[in-house]
Amino acid sequence: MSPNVTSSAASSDAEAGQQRILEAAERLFAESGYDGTSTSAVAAAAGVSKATVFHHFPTKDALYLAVLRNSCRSGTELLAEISGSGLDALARIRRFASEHLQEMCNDEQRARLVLREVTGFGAAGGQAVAEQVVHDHFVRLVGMLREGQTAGLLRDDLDPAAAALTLMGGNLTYFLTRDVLRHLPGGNFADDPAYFSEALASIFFDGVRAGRNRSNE
Amino acid sequence: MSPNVTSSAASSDAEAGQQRILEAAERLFAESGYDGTSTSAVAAAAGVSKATVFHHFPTKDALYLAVLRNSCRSGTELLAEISGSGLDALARIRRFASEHLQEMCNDEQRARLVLREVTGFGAAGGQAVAEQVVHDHFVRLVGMLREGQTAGLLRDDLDPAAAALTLMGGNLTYFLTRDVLRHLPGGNFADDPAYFSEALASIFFDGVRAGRNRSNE
DNA sequence: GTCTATATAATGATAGAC
DNA sequence: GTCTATCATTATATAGAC
Repeated sequence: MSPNVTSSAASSDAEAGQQRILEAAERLFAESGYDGTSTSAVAAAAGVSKATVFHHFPTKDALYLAVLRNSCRSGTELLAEISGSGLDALARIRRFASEHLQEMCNDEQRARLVLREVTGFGAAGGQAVAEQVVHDHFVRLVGMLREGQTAGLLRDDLDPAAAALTLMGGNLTYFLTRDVLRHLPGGNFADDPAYFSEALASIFFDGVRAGRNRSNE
Repeated sequence: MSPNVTSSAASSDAEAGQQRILEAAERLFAESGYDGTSTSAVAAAAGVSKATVFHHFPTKDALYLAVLRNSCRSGTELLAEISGSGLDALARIRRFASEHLQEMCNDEQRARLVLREVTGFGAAGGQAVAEQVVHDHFVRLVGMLREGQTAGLLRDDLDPAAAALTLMGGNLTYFLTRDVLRHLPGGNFADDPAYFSEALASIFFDGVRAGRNRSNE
């Protein structure tokens, strides 16, 4: 149907099959994990035969890693430019945490795919691939925390890595436990990431202890 | 060999087989999850035949749930008495968080088993079973936070549920991401839970912001 | 590139001897 | 209660026609 197009979006139908397989696989792997997803299920969901799946990807492992790599790529892209704004370190940290959570909630599938590996609940050699995303976010956040320290905005007796883990941990746990959080008393904010972002930032910056004059905002 | 003993520890060898199967299954399910663990593997690890496994447990699901229930039971027991000490709310919260993390690190297998379900990376109907443990811990922690608020020790503009999730989130994320944390710059404390507990508590209570006279300790 | 048909191994689960 | 042997089903992966 389509003539020879050499653009990247080309091979119209050529790569269409592969793409449909990748999309179907992403959904299924995210939902049920590596072991819980069969190549037959992927084929059926993509509307192709099992043999077609194995034509595009030599093994199930290769398909999984292709899907995972794709999810990781989009994971790092989105947060890249946020670090580079005119805001001070504190505001950038706050914004980073908020966008990080929002990004996960906006693309649950990919986030779950990556986090499955990060938490050690994954399979295959996926952990190494997923580590890169975490590494990227972590280093970026630690950098901002260090900046805040040298600027005198943050406590200098603080371990930036531990602080980064605390902040990201809030986000990850909120995202991963939303389903059970809904059944918990007071967990009504399970569907309101922005609310939790505010609460988390408030605790992270000023602590829960009373008797201190909280500042801005 | 052993005569008729009616005590609970009895049936010497009778329940020995079942116990060996449960222990082997716990290890394997914790390592590889439900789908990643075959009944043959469980049988082999327990040193019995596959048929013996199915003699004690009607289905693989039943075996998994038995293992999970067992892990959940020990999960709730340990933290039960901590809430009831003469310490004030802040000290109890600090101690609760610290013991919670230590407990997970001391029995990684069971913690991973439960958390797999809590994070939605599990299988079968395990989530409902595991939710109880989280519910228990969560309610207990929220209660202590509320106490701290009425005692005037904690900010009263705080959402106790969000605060509880923040604190537990730090612990859960530390525990679940230790393997990748080790490869992260500054993540040397991946094998020092006590260190992270201190850092987390410090942030949780007093925040990371500078310019405030930090109090006790 | 896509299909039908198939090979081969492993899965969860059962039958029946001891 | 434990075993060997076996069932039906599903798994990943391949062969070869179109």
